[in-house]
Order: sequence, then structure tokens, then C-alpha cells
Amino acid sequence: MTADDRSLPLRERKRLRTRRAIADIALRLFTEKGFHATTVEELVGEAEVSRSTFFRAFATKEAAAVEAETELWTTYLGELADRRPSGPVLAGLCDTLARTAGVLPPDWDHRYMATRRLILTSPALLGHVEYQRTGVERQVVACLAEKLGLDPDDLRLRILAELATTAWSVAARDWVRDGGDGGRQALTDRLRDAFAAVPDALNLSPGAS
Amino acid sequence: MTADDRSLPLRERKRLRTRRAIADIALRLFTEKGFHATTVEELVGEAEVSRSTFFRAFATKEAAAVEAETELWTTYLGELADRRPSGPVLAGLCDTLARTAGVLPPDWDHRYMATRRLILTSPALLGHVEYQRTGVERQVVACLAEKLGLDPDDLRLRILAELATTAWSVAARDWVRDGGDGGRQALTDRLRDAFAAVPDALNLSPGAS
DNA sequence: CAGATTCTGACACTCAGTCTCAATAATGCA
DNA sequence: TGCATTATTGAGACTGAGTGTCAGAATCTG
Repeated sequence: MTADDRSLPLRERKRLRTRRAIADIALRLFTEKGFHATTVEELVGEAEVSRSTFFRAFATKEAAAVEAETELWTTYLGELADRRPSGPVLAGLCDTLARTAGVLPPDWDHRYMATRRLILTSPALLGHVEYQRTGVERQVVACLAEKLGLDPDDLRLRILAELATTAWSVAARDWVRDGGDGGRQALTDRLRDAFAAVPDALNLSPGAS
Repeated sequence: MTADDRSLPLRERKRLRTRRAIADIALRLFTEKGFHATTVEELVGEAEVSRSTFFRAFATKEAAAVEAETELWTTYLGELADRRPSGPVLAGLCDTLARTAGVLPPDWDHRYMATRRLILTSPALLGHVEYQRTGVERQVVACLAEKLGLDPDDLRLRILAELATTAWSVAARDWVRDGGDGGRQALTDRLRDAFAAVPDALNLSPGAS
């Protein structure tokens, strides 16, 4: 899947290299000047590709900004598909997310943190990742329904898929806020904490802290 | 809050009437021709207002399409703010949503169903409502944190806020699919079912249907 | 009715995203 | 290696959403 994979045809390698180059430059420019203030025109100038090439690599300006986020969820869905169901489903999703965090490439940390920080500054980006998230959840539900032999409309599956992404979201938010201190281990620790908080949340009542 | 409220100054009444007229025509045109295929130009022609007026009433084309959805969440936040915390928080959120469904104006049903159907046809609209949803959840967390004297970053609050909107979402999806049969009562029944499914979801394991 | 305030419409402008077409680069096969 | 096939690129024109300005009209206050 990487641009240096010699097994891939040259055409494909070039395409992936261009895509990666654009995403890197996009993240840098958006961080420096702001997402809204940076035009696609400037971006493609810096990347030395044409507008056409940009929009062939990414459907929207937003998509170029959140490439690291996309990698995360693509990997998550891949890991989930490979997995055999055993034990409580929610725990399984927690493990899958932890495994995902372990499998992502080393340079992903920095890109993801930059992306998340960027998202905090731009409604358009938040909108884009939230939209992306619903797509991921839909696929998780479909995958689980298939494996467990359940109706894809089962209320419980949707609740589980949503809880998993929420737990990630909360864990990642705090991890990013602390500058990624403690690396992937810290991230997975926070993730387990977030999943552990779910039963507590259901029992939460006023007065009982 | 309605355009016919005589206690409001004339200016305000006109503004609300215009807003409502635009939203109604938008929903009709988008349903007839498709969201993407309908331009703002056509819309304002039909509504007999200028482009400027349109964008003063609604920040984006999407916002005009999902006005009924916006009414729902605005009402929800209002009901939540009025409420005193008692008993389990999740049950409280369920009650608040049920109450919200009861408080919305009679013509809301049709507009909401048309809106939800429209959303299924357009990624841009789905993105918009999902973005809107995160804003609502953020406000719910802030409101609950205030009332319960908890940290707004408390993991459990975010989980609860998310579960509530998920439960609504699932309940409304099925209700809309069945054409709103059974009216508001059917909607609140489905809502209670969805909330009831939450503990089941947590215990879900392969094999146990 | 007069003056202050707010709303409206008209118009020009920027920029994202789409489409077409000709030139170029990679591939597969003789 | 040479050649036909196929995918990729860059250039440029086009649509449409969203913004800013400004003059004039409608509403509000006294």
C-alpha cells in the first residue's frame, strides 16, 4: 500500500507518491496559513502539480487535509474484517482499535496530531470527518451483522459501532491535547479507559460522582 | 417563536415568515428535482426573494434543506435546559427527547420526514446534519456538566450525549421508513425501545442472539 | 411626521469543483 | 526493440456557492 512497494506497477507507485506529496504539503500549508485561507491554487503551486491532478487525487480540499484520519479508519475496517468474533462484541471493538493503533506507520502520529489540531480550527473539516465517521460506522455495522448473523438494522449493532468511535474520539482528543506524550502505548491506555467508562456512564446519576 | 406571534415586532415576524417560506420552498424543490440539481438561483426565483436575502436567512444551501432537523435539536436543547436532574441521566435524556417530540408543532412531522428522506439522497446533507449533531452533543455535555457539577471533559457525559442522539437517530430512521405511521406516539415508543436496547448492546456476544 | 435603525436587492468578486481535450508517459505484445 | 493500447497529466473554460459593498426601502422610536 505504500508508494515504495516495488511489487506495485510504476504507474501506481507514482500515483501514490503524488497523493502522499500533496497530502503532506496540504497539511503543512493549512497548518501555517489556516485551512480556509489557503487556496487550492497555492497548494498545487507548492506541490508542482496541476489543479486537475489535485482533484484526481482528492475529491475535495477537505479530504486532502484529513488524509491521516482516513488512513486510520481504513486500517480499522481492514483489521475488523480480518478478525474472528469471540467474546463480548464491545471488547472486540476495543481490541480492534488498539490493534489498529499498533499497525499504523510510525510517521502517522505526527500527521494525525496535526490533522486533529487543524480540525479544531475549521467547521468544514469537522463536518468532513463526522461525515466520514458515519460511513465507517455503517460499514462496521454491516461487517458485524455479517459475522454474527444478525440483521444489519439491529439497534444494538449501531449502538456498539457508535460507542467504539466515540471511545476512540475521546481517547484521541486527550492524547492529542497532551502532544502525543507516551506514544502509542499512552493512546491505547486511554482507549481502554474510555471503553471502561461506558458501563459507568449508563449508571451515572446526579449526586453519585 | 412562530411567525404569527403578535407579541413580536413586525420586522421580526416578517423575517421569520420569509425564513419559513424559503425553507418550505427549498424542501419542495429539493424533493422534486434533487438537492444538487436545484440551484439557489432557482430557489430564490420561486420564493421571490433575492440571493442576498436567502443567504441572510440561511448560512448555506444545506441549512435551508434541513430546517426541520434544526428545529428538533434547538427544541431538545431548550427542553434539556429547563429540566432539573433527577434519576439516571440516560433515562432523563430519553424523557427529554420524548418530551421534545411532544412539543414540536403539528406540521413538523411531514417536514422532518421529507428532510430525512432528502438526506438519504445527498452526502452533502448527511455531512451537514452530522456536523450539526456534534454541536448539539457538545452543548448537551456542557449543560449536563453544569447541572451535575461535573468536568465538561468527563468521558461519561460525552458517551451519554452520544447515546441519546444515536437512540433518536435509530428510532427516527425506522419511524420515517414506515411513513410516520402511528404519529408521535409511535415515535416515542420507538425511542424508548432504542434506549432500552443500550444495556443489551453492551452485553452482546456472538451466539447469544 | 422626522430621524435613526434595520432589512432588502443588485452587483461584482473569489474560489471550489466539473468537464473536455490534447499531449505525454507507462504498459503489453509482437 | 518498436508499436498500439491505455492511463495520467496539464490547460483552460465553465458552473455555482458563498462573501462584501452599497444605495434604497421598510420599520421602529419619539
